[in-house]
Amino acid sequence: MDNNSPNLDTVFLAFADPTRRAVLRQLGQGPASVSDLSAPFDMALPPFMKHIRTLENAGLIITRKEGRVRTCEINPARYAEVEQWLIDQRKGWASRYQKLDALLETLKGQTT
Amino acid sequence: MDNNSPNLDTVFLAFADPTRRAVLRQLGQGPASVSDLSAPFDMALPPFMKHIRTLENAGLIITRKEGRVRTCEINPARYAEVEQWLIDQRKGWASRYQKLDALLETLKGQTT
DNA sequence: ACTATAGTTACCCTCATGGATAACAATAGC
DNA sequence: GCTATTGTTATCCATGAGGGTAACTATAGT
Repeated sequence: MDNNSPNLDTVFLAFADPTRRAVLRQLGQGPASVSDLSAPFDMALPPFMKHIRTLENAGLIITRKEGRVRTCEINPARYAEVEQWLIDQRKGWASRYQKLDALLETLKGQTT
Repeated sequence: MDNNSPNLDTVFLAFADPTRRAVLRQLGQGPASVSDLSAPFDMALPPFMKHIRTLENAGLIITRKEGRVRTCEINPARYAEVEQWLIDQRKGWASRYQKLDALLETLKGQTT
């Protein structure tokens, strides 16, 4: 879990876009084709495909083409790595900021 | 915790750079001045300051100037929000990917 | 075979990002 | 008060990211 990992660069960059986050959320409901995924967005297919590629290059989704349809699916393992990175970060200052755990619990409780 | 939040854009973008991640890790050890933080990097101060501003704008750090020294400190609350976003994402597919919890446990066990 | 569908490829444009310099405050130290 | 230290402001530059068109390929469907 190196801090200098280009993996983290690409993953966090992939997260740093509302369209891609929405796609990820949608894929949470199950696999979907590219055009199904693109439907909610007022965006041409080519730029939308770039988002898909970005997510795939980041390892956050897996895609495969069957016939003329490309199906996208979420890749849980990569999420786990990211969460682990955040946990590692938190370890660093956890001892000095004991209040955080309480704060996290508060946030978990909210539906917001 | 809106998916379309510009907060998430800026936070994830802030994470998507190795220099900034290293700064955050260093700040985990405690507050530090800008020049102390910049020391490990082969980079001029002005561009380094931009990283600091990026982190501050993302709400990941808090800075204040005393005399001529600007001291930076980590802001745990923002981390909590990001972790919460990831947890929310995971909720979506948790039921369909029961194996993930096991996977997460595996990763937690590793020191890598 | 023809046509509609689903992606793909190849460009183009604009703006943000990550880096660099040069020159300028502003505060400590002596 | 001079000087070194610590940031800051103002530009500049190259690259990449996010968007768009146009034109093409490839597979279903009939």
